[in-house]
This record gives sequence, C-alpha cells and structure tokens, in this order.
Amino acid sequence: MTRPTSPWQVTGDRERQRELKRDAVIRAAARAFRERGYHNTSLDDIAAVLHVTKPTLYYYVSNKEQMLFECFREGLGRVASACGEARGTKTSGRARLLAVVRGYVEAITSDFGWCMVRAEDQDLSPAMSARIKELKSEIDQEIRGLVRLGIADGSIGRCDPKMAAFALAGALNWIAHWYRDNASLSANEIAERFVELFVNGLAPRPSGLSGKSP
Amino acid sequence: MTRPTSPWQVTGDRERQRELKRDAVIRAAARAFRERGYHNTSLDDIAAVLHVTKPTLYYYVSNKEQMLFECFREGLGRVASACGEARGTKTSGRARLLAVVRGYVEAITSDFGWCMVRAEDQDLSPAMSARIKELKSEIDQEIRGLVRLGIADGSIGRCDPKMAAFALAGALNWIAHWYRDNASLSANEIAERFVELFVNGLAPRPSGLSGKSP
Amino acid sequence: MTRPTSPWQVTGDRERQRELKRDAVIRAAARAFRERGYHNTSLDDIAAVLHVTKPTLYYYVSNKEQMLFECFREGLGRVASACGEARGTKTSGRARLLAVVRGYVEAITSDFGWCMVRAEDQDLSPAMSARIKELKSEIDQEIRGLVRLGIADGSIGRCDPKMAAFALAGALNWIAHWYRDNASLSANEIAERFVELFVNGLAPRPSGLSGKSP
Amino acid sequence: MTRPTSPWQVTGDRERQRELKRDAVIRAAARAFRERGYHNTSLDDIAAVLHVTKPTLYYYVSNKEQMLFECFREGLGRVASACGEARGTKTSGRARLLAVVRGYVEAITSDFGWCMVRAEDQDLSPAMSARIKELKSEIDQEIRGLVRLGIADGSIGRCDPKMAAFALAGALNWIAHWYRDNASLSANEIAERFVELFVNGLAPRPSGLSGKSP
DNA sequence: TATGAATGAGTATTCATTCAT
DNA sequence: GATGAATGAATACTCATTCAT
Repeated sequence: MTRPTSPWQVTGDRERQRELKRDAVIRAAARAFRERGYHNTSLDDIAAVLHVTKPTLYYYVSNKEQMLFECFREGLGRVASACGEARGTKTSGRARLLAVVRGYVEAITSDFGWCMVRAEDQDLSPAMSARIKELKSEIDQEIRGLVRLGIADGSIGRCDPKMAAFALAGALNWIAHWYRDNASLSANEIAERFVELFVNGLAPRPSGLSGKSP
Repeated sequence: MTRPTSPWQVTGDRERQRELKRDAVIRAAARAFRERGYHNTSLDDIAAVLHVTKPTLYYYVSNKEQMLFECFREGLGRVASACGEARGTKTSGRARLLAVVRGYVEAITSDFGWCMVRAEDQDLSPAMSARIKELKSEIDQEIRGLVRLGIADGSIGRCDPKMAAFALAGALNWIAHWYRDNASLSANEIAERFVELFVNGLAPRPSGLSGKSP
Repeated sequence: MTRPTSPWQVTGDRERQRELKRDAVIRAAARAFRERGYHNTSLDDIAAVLHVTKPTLYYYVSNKEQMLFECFREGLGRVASACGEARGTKTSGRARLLAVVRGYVEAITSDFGWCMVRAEDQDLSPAMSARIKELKSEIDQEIRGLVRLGIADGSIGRCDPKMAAFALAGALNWIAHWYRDNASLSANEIAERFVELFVNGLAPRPSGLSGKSP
Repeated sequence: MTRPTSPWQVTGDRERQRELKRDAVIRAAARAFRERGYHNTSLDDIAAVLHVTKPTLYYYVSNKEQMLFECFREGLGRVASACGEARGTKTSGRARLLAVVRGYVEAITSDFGWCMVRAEDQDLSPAMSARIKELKSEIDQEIRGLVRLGIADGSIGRCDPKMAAFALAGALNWIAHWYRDNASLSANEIAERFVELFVNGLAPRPSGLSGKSP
C-alpha cells in the first residue's frame, strides 16, 4: 500500500503548493471515508495520514462537510467529463453509451468511488445536497438521452429509457461495493463485460446474430 | 404519511405483545435510518416516534448496533426466502432467476431496503459484520448459481455468471436509492421491467425472436 | 464455591420465611459488594444470584442504600457484640481487649467485612451515614476504654489510648483487604498473631520477660 | 480551605505549562475522590473545580480511570521513594523501618492518601489493576524485608514478618480514614507515636528497658 | 502557515426505582 | 409475593470547530 504522498514535506511556488495541498486533503479524506465511512472518520484521522494537525485542515477546507462535498464532486465530475466527451462524438447512441460506461467505471473504481455512491446526501446541508443531486440528475439525464438516441438510431432495442438508465447506473454504482484495488479485473475489463452484458442481455441469442454489429 | 402504528397503546397476551413491540422498535429504526441515515438518527428520535422513552428501547434491543443488524437481517432474510422458494421450483434457470428478482425488488422497496444496501458494514462490530457478509454472500452465490443453471439448461445465454450477478444485484440494490413509496411504479412493475431489460439486453432484437421462449 | 442457598425455593411458615429471605438479600448484597464493589454491583446482579427479579428485592429492602446500610450494621453489630461480652468479663483490660480482637477478626473475615471497612460512608444518606459513624465511634471508644483500663490495672503499658486504638483498629480493618476465604490462616490464628504483635511490639524483649504474664 | 490553585490563568513556557496543568488535573481528581468517592465524582465536578470544561480534561488525561490510576501511582510512588531512601541507609533494620513509616504517613496524609488505600482496584481495568497490585506488593515486600533485617540484626524482636508487615501497613493505611487536614496531630507526630507503639507494644515494659536503644 | 489549547453540543448507555398486574 | 414493563436522571466520552499565538 502506497502511503499517500504528503505535499507538506516538499517546497515550490506559492499558489501551486496551496492547490496541491488542498487536493491532498480531499484525496486523503476520500480514502479515509472509503475505508471507514464518513461518520467513522474523524478529522484527526485525516490529519494524521497527512502528518498534519487538525486545525491545519481548516486552512484548506472550511468544513468536514465540504470535504465530503468535494469528494462527491470530484467523482461525479469525472463521469460528467466522460459524458461531455461522448457528446462531442458523432457515433451511434449505443457507441456513445459505451464510452460513458467506460468513464463511469474508471471514476467509480477511483478513490472517490465510495463518495460518489455510498456517501449519504443526508450528511450534506440542504444547499450542498441540492447541488449534488443536480449533478447526479444531469448524469442520469445524459444516460437516458443516450438510450433514447440509440433507440432512435436503431442501435439500441426498444426499452424504457428511464428504467434502463436506472439499471445501468445501479450496476455501475454497485461496483463501489465490491471493487477492490487489488482485484483481478481492471477497470477496463469490468467496463467491457458490463457493456457486453447490458447490450446482449441474458437470453440466448440466435447464433450468428451478435448484438455487436453497429 | 401513516404514523407507524405503535403497539404501546394496545393490550393483548404477554408473549405476543413483547414480540410485537420488539418488531415495532426494529421497524421504527429501519424507517428512521432510511430517512436520516444511521448516524444521523439518535435513539431519542426512534423513541419519540414510538412515543416511548429511550431506555425502553433497551428493553427490547441491546444496542443501537443491534438495531442496525436486525434491520440488515430482516431485509436480507426476505431475499433469502425468495431464493429458498425458487430453489423449490422445477422451472428453468431463467424462470427461477426472475422469481428471485421479484422477491428482491419486494424486499428492497420495503422499510428495510435502505439498511440492506446503504447501511455500512463498518458500523457493525466485526462479529456482526461477518454474519452480514455471510448472508450477502449466500445470496450472491444463489444468484450466480441460477445464472449458471440457466446457461446450462439453455434458458440464459453465455455470460460471465459472476459479472452478471454483480450487475443484476447492483441494478436491484440501486433501487433503494431512487425508489419512493409514492412512486408511480409498483414494486412488481419495477421487477417486470428489470427482468425484461436484463433478459433482452439493450441491443435491438431481430423481430419475432423474443427472449421469452424457454 | 457454594452457591448462596436461596430461600426462594423452600417453604415454611410466613413470618419466618420473610425474615430468611430478607437475610438472604442482605447477605447476597454483602457478597456482591465485596466482590465487585458497591457501585459496580447492580441490583440485577444481586437479584440474579438469588434467582429472583429486581423488583422483588424491593419487597425486602427499601433501597440499594439500605442494603449497604444493613451490611454495615450487620458487620459492626458483631464487633459490638464482642465488645458487650468483654464488658461482662471481670478480667484485666488486656485480656478483655484480646477478646474483643478475636471477635473483631471474626467479623472482618465474614461476608460483611468488606462493607464494614471498605464501603464509603459517602454512599449513604447523611442520616444513615451518621448512624454508622455513631456505631463506629462506639466501637472506637470501647477499645480506647479497654486500653485505658489496661493501663490503669497495669496489664498494658503506658501509651496514647487514642493512637493505640487507631493503630489496632487499622491493623484489624486492613484484614478485609488481604484476607481470602481460602487463606492459609484461620480467623483465629490471625487474631492470635495480631495480639502477640500488639502486646509485645517489635523491639526485642529481654529474654524471660514475656508480655504474657497478667 | 485553599482553593486548588489553577494553572489555567497563568502563562509560561509551553512544555512546562502543560505538565503543570496535567498535574493540576490529577490533584483535583485526587481531592474530589477523597471528598466524595470515585463513583460519586463526575468529570464535571473535577472540571468545575479547575474552572475548565469537561473535554479539556481529556486533553490531559485519557480517561476517568486513568485519573484514578495516576492518583494511585502518585501516592504509592511516594512510599516507594521512602523505601528507596531507606535502602540507601546503613542503619539497623528498625531504624530503616521507622524512616519508611515516616514517609508512609507523609504520603497517606497527602491528597493522594485516599486513592492509595480506599480506592478500589476493581475500578481499574485488569491491566492497570495489575500494575497497581504490583506496586503495592513491592512495598509490602520491602516492609517485610526490613522486619526480617531487623530480626537478623537484633533491632527487632522475633515475630512473623508477614503478619507484622500487614499489621503495620494496616495501621498506617487506616490513617486515610480518620486523618483530616485540620487535625491536631501533624503527620510527623502521628509517625512518631505509631513507631513508639509498634516498637514497644502494649505490654508494660520492665522499667529502664526502653525499646529505643538501637 | 501551522498548531496547542479549549469548548459546546450531542449521544449511547446504565441503573435505581416505580407500578400495574 | 413476584414480575414485566417503563422511565428519569445521570454520566463518560467524542468530535467538529475556533482562536490566540
């Protein structure tokens, strides 16, 4: 296990240093939350990992709540990026969806995966909770949109886009529960299999008619 | 919103009363946990809902932790029951799997759904956590088994049973995140759609070849 | 270890039964207090030993405090008895003192020994505390009196009666700290040695002049 | 009554201040325990005396239990010191014993006297209790050793060293029960009288043969 | 920047005690 | 007589947060 490299020992130009340290705080929080849960993690724990004292954290972050918020945002941001990239593409709905799935798996298996899906909205103030919900909703809408697009362009079969998005998101999010860094499957491999599964379904296919054509 | 009917005002024969009250405690806990999260729920909150004082809770339950444990167990138990029933059937792997899915959705949309999937193992003592993990693992194995069975009897197409089970469980568990009592879809409808989705997949099917044959 | 025989299984005539049970409660309390201390003993503990439920205790005793009080009294009463008997004798002061010492050791090695000396007055209400202090003071005065008597009749050497009484009582009370039922020395043997010690002191005696003459 | 001087108003160099404050916490605890008993003293009580809030105590001490432990240790440590000094001397066994007695009385009449002898081992965790028992045992052995030494060098008469040590320790420890700061006798006077008493015993001495020779 | 020190607010848990049955 | 059920009161302990230095 690699100890999270603490930027507190290094030197460098002002602005940059501060940013690095702030990131280190957020990341340390993310890891701690993932390991012990939000409520079972004290600020002392996080400070200890960084070889810093508790009040120092407040120099980079205003709150414990904010730490959680930033973790949420970091994780969700990565998925949003994947969505954005997909939107730039000109391929079929299905192809774009698969691209998003890849980004999603990437994000969910990162340090921030836990926060993205297992952290409780309820631990955030109403204001922040609302912002997170908005982010989540955006992603959800994006996925639904891709499903719809696929249905329209014929690359995806008839289905309820809302349910499909829920199911897909659920399967993806759940990865946060079982994925471990040392797992045998890489993030990419997991993405491949999930895609295969969701595209083809469980029913046996008449031979020769793979779902992979478009 | 129906106030959880508190058995504290009623009378009846001893033994039975006690059991009812204990159940009421567990259920009240489940609801509170679902609404506010485990750590944001104080025993006073739970006691208040039941119109009882805090120490009374300890008469029925030994711990806050145990409340969580019982909620876990209650929810998982229902799924296990569904698995048990399916095992008694003589139908195809796919048919049995679908039966389990129905039971799963039922359980996950119940009061205990939150505890089943969103509660953290980490809030339980190692001993209890282990027991819960065991229960979860059993269910996981059961599902994988059904997938394998389906592949063998031809009712399910070729796929990685482990991944399929993960994806399915993930999609199902995720319901706990978005399902609301007042939702437009009933538990049963959700089950139907999920089944449809997982069986057929997202790829367009050559017309006439429904996946429902076996 | 003999389980304290609980009179709750037996039958007999009314009045008598009640008294027996009350005694059993007090004695069970005494043992529990000795083993775990007053504050570390719950009424449930005591009830359990007697195979009874907690409220039952209140039928025989009005308080936890009163249990302690009765234990105090029982122990101190035995010493007081010894004092009374000594007072009836016509022997020398020293001889009477030794008789009292024997009774004292007997009492202090009983189940009530702990309560007699290690229980805190502070755990009693002012009223009860006062009564206990009075009892203790009586015993103290009695011992001082015997020392004075001994000095007067020449059976005891010149000394400060108050200090002598303190030292003697201290040595005796302390037995409650180290005495164990299974100890190699019987209560009587301990009494003998203490007497020998206090009478003769630590200084070497000119041979032939034992202190045992009178 | 002198209010315990609280170091919380003063300033000074860091390291030192912290130590002072910690000591003040322990001493305040010792006094409170002596006055009200361990279990009847709440942390709020102690904090109040120091004009500090409860959590502050935890900054200096990890536990209520640890407070008790430190009080134990402080008191016993003083006696151990006296023993150590005596060991450095080259005088007779009796003379050394008397030196130890002086130190003992000094310790037992200090703020920590109560904890030394009236606090219950049972209020400590097994681990800490064991350490305290060890300390007590060491002192006991030391005293027995001095008695034996005295018997060997002729400064003490024949007696059972174990019983003698028990009696002596008992008499000394008991001081914690009756000594009050405002008492007429100083610690030193008490020591003198006890020594006199234990050396000479209660039996009348043939005139001219004082036990004070060596 | 970073930290030592302090605190307010909150919470699980225990237990003696009561009372209807 | 005895008990199941309930409670009021108390208390140790934790922790996010602040602030002077």
